[in-house]
Amino acid sequence: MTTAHDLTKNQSLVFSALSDARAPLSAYTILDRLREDGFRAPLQVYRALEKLLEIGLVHRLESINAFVACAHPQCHNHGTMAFAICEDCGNVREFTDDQIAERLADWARTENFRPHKTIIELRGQCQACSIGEP
Amino acid sequence: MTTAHDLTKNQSLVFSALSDARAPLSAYTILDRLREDGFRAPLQVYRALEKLLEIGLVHRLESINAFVACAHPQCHNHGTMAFAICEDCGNVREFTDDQIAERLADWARTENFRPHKTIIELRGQCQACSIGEP
DNA sequence: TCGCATATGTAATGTTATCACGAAATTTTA
DNA sequence: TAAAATTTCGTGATAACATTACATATGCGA
Repeated sequence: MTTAHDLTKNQSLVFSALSDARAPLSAYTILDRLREDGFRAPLQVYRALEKLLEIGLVHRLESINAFVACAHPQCHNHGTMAFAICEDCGNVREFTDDQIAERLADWARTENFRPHKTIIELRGQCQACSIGEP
Repeated sequence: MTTAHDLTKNQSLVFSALSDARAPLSAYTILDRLREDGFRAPLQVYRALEKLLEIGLVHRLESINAFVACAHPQCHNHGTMAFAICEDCGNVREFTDDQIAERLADWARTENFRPHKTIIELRGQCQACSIGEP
């Protein structure tokens, strides 16, 4: 018997690196941060990420080739998530919107498109970074 | 006096390559297809793409690092576009949904986030490719 | 024609991601 | 528990995507 998801050592290390970060990390940045933990090659990171993405503990931000720990790791929601990415400070806000998800699902149904994954990303400037820039 | 946008030679070549393709092309695929037109280096493609994206004649599909000619080049809509990308045949459907755009704008307003660009991409299987796979 | 902005050519380099192969660890099954 | 199957891991090489730096050319207004 185990908990919902037993992470291996590498998976735990990668997840911790992402949880500790205040902004998304690229795979190679993760690699650099885990060198002293014995990481030597990109594949060690990518393999761990693959699993973490599958579990839902981590999200990939497609528009910046980077990864973040899920903001709601308890209820690892495999539904449609949206991300607001600040291009100044790198901060990311994760949110959901059922109406948007439904509307996309409606479109897909009507067009007989079977979505496997939905990507919604807002690139812009967060509140903190827009202060003083009217 | 000129038309709305005079494209340079390189820009025209890149745009033609994308218009002729039945699926999105990567920058390096474009490069390969334009070798006999004198293209030698990635930057020639990337520079042309940069301009075409700015004008709105081309879209970048963030989740697959590829580019498509805009489906509505007349009214080059700089608003929020959505793309449904078939992972089997590569075909892409471009569409808009005002309600989704509004809802995202509402979220941004509420959170004081200033979006510069919005990415919506559905990855999945198109109707044609799902026939015979119940 | 001069000066400036834009466009181009090219090499080198930086960044992101995967392949191929074998070894080690873990789980399953008998 | 031992053998078999599965999953994970280590490592080097390579592929795929994108930018920097610098030199040259081209068009256009003063």
